[in-house]
Amino acid sequence: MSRSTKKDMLLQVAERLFYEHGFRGVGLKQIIREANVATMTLYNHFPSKNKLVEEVLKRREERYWSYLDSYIEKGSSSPFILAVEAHCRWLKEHSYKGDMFLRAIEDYTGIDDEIENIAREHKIRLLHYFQQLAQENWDNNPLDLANQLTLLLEGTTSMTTLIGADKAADYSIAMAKVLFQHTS
Amino acid sequence: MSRSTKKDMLLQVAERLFYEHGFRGVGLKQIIREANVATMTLYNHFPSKNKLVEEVLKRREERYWSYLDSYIEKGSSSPFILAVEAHCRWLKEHSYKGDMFLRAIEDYTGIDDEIENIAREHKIRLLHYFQQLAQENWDNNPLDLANQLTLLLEGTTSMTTLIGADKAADYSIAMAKVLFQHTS
DNA sequence: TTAAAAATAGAAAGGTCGTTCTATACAGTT
DNA sequence: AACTGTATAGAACGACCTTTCTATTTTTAA
Repeated sequence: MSRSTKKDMLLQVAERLFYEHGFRGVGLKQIIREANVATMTLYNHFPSKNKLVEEVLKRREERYWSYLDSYIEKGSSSPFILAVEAHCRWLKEHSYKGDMFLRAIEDYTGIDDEIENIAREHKIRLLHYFQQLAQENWDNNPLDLANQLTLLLEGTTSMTTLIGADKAADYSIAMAKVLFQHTS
Repeated sequence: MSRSTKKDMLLQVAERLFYEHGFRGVGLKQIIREANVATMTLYNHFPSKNKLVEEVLKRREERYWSYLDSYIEKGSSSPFILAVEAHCRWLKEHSYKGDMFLRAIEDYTGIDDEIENIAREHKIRLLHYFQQLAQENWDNNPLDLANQLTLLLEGTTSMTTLIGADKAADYSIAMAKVLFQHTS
């Protein structure tokens, strides 16, 4: 197996385990074992566990981002409804137990600034993206609308833990239609 | 200091630290030090760390519950708006970094069934409470309304981590008014 | 006042953690 | 064929974790 596929395997396994059991709940030993890799191979690619966490977050952000972006671009209905639909589909496919970035903020605030910043900046970028979306659709209060959309999406993610992604998606979309149907 | 106040002190300190740094992020050593208590005093009251976590959750649930309950009872506007207002005030006073019960579910699913159940049952009780609230107000779809309210509240809690409790509360209440103003 | 109960500080046990080290094996390139 | 870079397994390290133990002191109550 080549160098790059081993790094990929490590990132992939780490992301799954971190998401499933939390950053602190997973030891490097487990990651190494499940990725079929030696200890020094991990340390050859990542100087520390925290740097591994950083790269996992960056990779996950990229994936979420392109997912959301492409879904909204090719859709035809209101971009806010599309954003909610895209987020719900993401939840069904990749999340079922809370949000990894929020979790990173909670876990690493006061512990590791770099990780905290990566997670916070992801959320800020999302907010800005929604704000721009609102502006392009001639809404006169883009900041408020973006925050409300974010609140809805965060609520949907949390509800996934409680009632599952399918039901959470149904409620979320229903609420979005009430809240955002006045936008184009 | 009497026996019972020591136990109270332990629970109070543990709740604060667990909430601030997560269950796994806090060691018994820190709890013992900040509660000004000896190791064996803790183990005299709680047979293990996990049992301490359980009692912390039960105590927090009781407090949240009576907070919400009394706020809704004495209010005069729509009970759903009141529920959102009560939850927002709770967030301002006691939470600023996610929800302890959701966190417990994430952390202890597959690890400690008792803790997971306590946290899940709290959420279920809340849902039932909202459902009953909807029924009493002659709503024809109490389950849906309860779930949507819960989604809104969970979203508000998450947003607190991102933009603070005050702004999250503003958006939450604004959304609640759009969503639930049709109820009595 | 005296005996039982509870709290104390601190060490120790036994485990896991992240990280480093060692010594060996295997790949590709020249 | 020899060199270079990388992967390997696994031991070792020091730190920290939860839990237990010990031996001493303080509190409580008859």
